[in-house]
Amino acid sequence: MTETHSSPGPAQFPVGLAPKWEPVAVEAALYQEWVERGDFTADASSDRPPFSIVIPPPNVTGVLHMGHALDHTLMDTLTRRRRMQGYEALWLPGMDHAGIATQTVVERELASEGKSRHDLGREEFVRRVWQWKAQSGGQISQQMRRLGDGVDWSRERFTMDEGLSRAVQTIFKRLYDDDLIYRAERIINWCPRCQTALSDIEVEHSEDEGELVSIRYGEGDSSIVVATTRAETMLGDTAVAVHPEDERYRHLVGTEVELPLTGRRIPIVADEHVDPEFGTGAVKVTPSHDPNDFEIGQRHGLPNLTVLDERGVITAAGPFEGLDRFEARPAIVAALRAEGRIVAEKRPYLHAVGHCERCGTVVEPRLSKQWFVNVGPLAKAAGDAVRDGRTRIHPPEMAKRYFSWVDNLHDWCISRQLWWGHRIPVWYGPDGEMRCVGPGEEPPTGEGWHQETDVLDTWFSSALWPFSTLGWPEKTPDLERFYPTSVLVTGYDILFFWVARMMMFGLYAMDGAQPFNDVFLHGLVRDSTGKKMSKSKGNSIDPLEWLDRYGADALRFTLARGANPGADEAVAEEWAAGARNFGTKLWNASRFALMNGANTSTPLPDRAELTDADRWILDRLDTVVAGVDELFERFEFGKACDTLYHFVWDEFCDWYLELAKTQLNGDEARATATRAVLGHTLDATLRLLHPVMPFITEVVWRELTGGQALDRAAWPVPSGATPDVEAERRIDDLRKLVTEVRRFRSDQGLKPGQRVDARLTGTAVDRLADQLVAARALTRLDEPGDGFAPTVSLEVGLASGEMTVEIDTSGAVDVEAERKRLTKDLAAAEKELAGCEKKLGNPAFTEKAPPEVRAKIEARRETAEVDIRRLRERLAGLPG
RNA sequence: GGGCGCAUAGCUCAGUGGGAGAGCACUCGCCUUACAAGCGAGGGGUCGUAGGUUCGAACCCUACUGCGCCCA
Repeated sequence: MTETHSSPGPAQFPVGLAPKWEPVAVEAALYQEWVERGDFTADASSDRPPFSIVIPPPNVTGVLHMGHALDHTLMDTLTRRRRMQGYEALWLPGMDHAGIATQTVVERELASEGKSRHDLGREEFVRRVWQWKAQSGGQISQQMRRLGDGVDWSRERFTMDEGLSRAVQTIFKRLYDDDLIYRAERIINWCPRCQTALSDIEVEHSEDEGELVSIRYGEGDSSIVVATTRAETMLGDTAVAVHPEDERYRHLVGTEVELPLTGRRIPIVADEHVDPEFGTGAVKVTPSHDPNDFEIGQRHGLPNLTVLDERGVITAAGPFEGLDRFEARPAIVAALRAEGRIVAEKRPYLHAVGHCERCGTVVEPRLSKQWFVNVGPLAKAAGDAVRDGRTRIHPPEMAKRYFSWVDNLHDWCISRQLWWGHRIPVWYGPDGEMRCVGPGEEPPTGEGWHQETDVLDTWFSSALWPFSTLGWPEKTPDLERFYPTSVLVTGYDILFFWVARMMMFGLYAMDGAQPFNDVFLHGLVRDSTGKKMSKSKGNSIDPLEWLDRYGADALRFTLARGANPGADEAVAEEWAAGARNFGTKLWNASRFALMNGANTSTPLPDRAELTDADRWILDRLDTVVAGVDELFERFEFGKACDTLYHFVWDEFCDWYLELAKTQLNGDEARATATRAVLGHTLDATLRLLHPVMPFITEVVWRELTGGQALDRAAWPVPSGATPDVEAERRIDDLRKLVTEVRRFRSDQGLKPGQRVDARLTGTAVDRLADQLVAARALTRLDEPGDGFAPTVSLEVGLASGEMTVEIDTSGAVDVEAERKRLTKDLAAAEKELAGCEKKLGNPAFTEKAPPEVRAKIEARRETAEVDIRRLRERLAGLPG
């Protein structure tokens, strides 16, 4: 496939790269090649150290969004790096069955045919869902290929597949037998649209506008006023409650009042839970439709009266029967008003309202029989694993959220009134028996036995993911080898939904072995102004569009470069274009290097035979290799990418390649050495960039090395050479000299391409003798010819000494521009000097500051003094 | 109400005790033989406010203001 980018035929040096890098033309085929060669397939029997990541399973209904793209880029980067480091690296892909979402999709499809799931029946409906999955589900797995995800497709799993279903049944049975799963009648969160129970964390609270209505119950002296935001539930009231210490109502406690509109008489009870400060200090008690009221009801032995059905429709007999809860509310208030019972109304009234996380419908607290996980011991273990440091959470501030959640956890409602999902393996007998059936066991047969109709929360099966995907409950080689997984990478927004639950179940199922050693929680991807992306705001960016326009490497680099631990990241199209430009830069630099014979087959010459520029770039490379490695190790993706970006662009391209040009024009030995340094530096750089930008680096690397698989090549390590600080200083001087001359030329209005004669003098000339050819080339200054007549001059202070550059501009001299420049530089130098002198003149500073700081300030003072003297002389010497 | 976090250039963000940085945007000059998706040069910030600690604070402490998130 590199053929498409290679010009055929033998050449003395490879000259293979096309003039332009066109990612979309190459990516798919290259990815296919990696997969077919088995580069991503882990071998459980190898003797390499294991490294494993399980993917946060995307929904089977899902398509790739920016959050996935970020998450996957980071996981792929970690995995590819470990693979290069010689680990047996497994990144295991898969999807979850997304109970509510998937059922909704298929029901919608049925609705368009005029049918409901009940028309089909359970078995046929489930068959239909599988059919839907085969045809339209899992689009994301194709999109992951476009991103370049190096996952082991041979191990792809789905939460509803046979093995994982067996894992679900196994752990359910085990938890049931350990009394960690139970069935009970409780107030749960009910979504009237999805028609199912939800767990506490599937409810999103928001401050919504509602109304606060004060209603008078009873008559005369014995009447009492209650305030409520849910007037419609008054039909189900079975008491009024006040605080026991509340003097206002003490005389009423124990009496009864008549509940308006119903004629029922209900007691007034005293309960500590009531807040005397809220409203009138008296609250209506509706045990069937409010969790707090339910508890008050339990304490006082009140009856539970259900007045709303599963659709949120009034069931209480009477004029309101059949009204939806939101229609019933004004109707009931109107009826009460007609009776003169409305004492006060506050509208709008802001209060917290729970919404279904999936569909946004207002959640209805509902009394019903559900299945729960008794989380006590599980949550304790999950907290301890992090407290003990067996699992490390990054960034560490997130651990506080984790603890506050697992340490204050309510039992988890796991039953869902859906058809798509793992059906609860419990059978009910004719005489009220209940039997939990484990895998391989025969369910009870006979008259009156039937299976529970509810299925389990999707997160229940997701919580098993790190071990169910590896074959649990069987003791498979994969499980032996890859559990605990090395690191879990996901957004902090699903810390509770998923991470904490995996901890609970992993520790339980695996005899106390944690599911992962590290948890890396990244931020959320936001739009260019930092707002959360959402469909309703219309500010979502489709990563597939960026893949089309800029290629996978650019998308990945954009997201990885913006990933700073603990922070969300904003992205915009310009960012992606910048990343694409970086790829282009790397491509062009590589093309130049290859055209000039860069190679990795020539060994690097001894350092003594290298130039300052060679030693400088190699030393810088060593620093970058060590730095980038360390940054990746600490999940500092953004900084690692930034380091590479600046090394490639600002050092390798802007300076080394330019210096290499003069070296390549030198004698054959110099040219050969330069080709080796170019090749070596490029080689290591490509390896470092490969985990983040796998495609372009692979293509270039093959041209450079003739190798076949950068994804299996070794991760670079520092050479161990002692850095040549003198060479670095001279190169720094060279860079400063060149920049100063360019600045001067720019000020003087000399065109960049215009060659002028110049004479170099000063103490630095001899010390930088080896750099002067390059310096002249980079500044387009020629050796002075006959009749050289300098018209302007420039003095540059360098670490190696001073350099005076006298230039023949052939007449035109812009004195004012130079005066302006010198004045500005002088002001800066004077400010610097003043700052240094202030410090050094302060006895407290000279006594207390560390010697190295003092020495540094003294050196700065000296530099400033020299600069000031030089600048003043120059200014004085200007004509006019 | 409890907890966590953030406030640095026009925008998005690094920087966590000792010379204010990057990317993008902006200005000027360039088709300079790898690259105009580029090259060269440049402008731009009382580091949210007020105190405190320190020889020295963008950085540490306190309060305040504003914003965001999580939980109740």
